[in-house]
Amino acid sequence: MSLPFSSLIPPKDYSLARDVCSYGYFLLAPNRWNVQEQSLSRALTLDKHIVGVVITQPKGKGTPLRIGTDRALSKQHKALAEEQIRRMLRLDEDEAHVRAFHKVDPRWKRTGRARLFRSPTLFEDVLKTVTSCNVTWPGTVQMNRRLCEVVGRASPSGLLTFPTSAQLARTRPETLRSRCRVGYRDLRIIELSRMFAKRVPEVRIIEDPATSDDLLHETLLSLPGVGPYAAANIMQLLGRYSRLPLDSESVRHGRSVLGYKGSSKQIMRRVHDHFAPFESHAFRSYWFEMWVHYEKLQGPAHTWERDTTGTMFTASQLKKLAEAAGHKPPKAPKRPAPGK
DNA sequence: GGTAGACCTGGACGC
DNA sequence: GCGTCCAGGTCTACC
Repeated sequence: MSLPFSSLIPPKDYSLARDVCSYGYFLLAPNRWNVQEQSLSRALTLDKHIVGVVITQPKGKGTPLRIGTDRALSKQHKALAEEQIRRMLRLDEDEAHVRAFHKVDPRWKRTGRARLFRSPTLFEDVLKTVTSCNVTWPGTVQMNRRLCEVVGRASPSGLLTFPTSAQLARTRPETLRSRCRVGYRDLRIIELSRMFAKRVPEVRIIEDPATSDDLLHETLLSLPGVGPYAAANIMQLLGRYSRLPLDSESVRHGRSVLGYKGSSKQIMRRVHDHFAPFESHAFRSYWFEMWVHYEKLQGPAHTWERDTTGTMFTASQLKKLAEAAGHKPPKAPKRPAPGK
């Protein structure tokens, strides 16, 4: 693709490969991580225009990001695209935030892990979270791929967008169920999409950075298809890291890596208590501990192909790999380092 | 407040 | 290749 391009200056410690391949959503359509080129591509919706983008960091960590596009953009559309890219890559999470996290949990200081990949819009993050509930990871991969193929739009070079709230709000439940294979989530997805398309008061509360964590959590729980796990996960996607989205993976991690014994409920409680001392940084400590474990089993995340390694995270696969590896994560400090 | 059962899809496994 | 079992979080009804 011959593309117009522009540059984006990231924070000095920013590494595209490390910071994109830091959370499972980089493996979900329409995102595509190109392992050979170490680039991220997808299409973005800018008002009613669609543009394909390819993001690279040719000179490595801390150097400018190169943003290639498959069509020329007006100044206004360029600003919209940049806003979405900044959100997706968490470029606004500056070095001071990163230092604060590393002070509380120094295990991640050497590698610089701190930023977690997310979507260009909150709506896409919410939908991706809902499509990850009550389904195994390959099911989530499939649902997102089909949502993009069936309801999303293509850019001039054929890259796909994630459907907008307005597009999904007017999609028939039968289409979502039979062609996108979302199952019983069909009506919940449409209702959520209508709420975002209309920007109902709940959505405005969720988007407001001034909303307290407690009100945010309560409001998220009122959304269709959003329970305790999804609410906590959407909170971390909004940069609120105090709550843990505890799920079956947390139990597996508690059992196989932290060595906890007992019922699922007891293990979830112990995992919660284990990370509670990290307070407003709890999720990142929890997540990177799990992510490092996955990388020990599957290799560095920046080498994962969406259609091969990226679909292998099933319970039985992880169990087999873990049994073969017998891995333990770096030891967590019992209490956060002082000076938070 | 706690719990049981339904909701769907697709992977795993046995035959 | 087919049938069956199971994993997965939310929601509702019920106690």
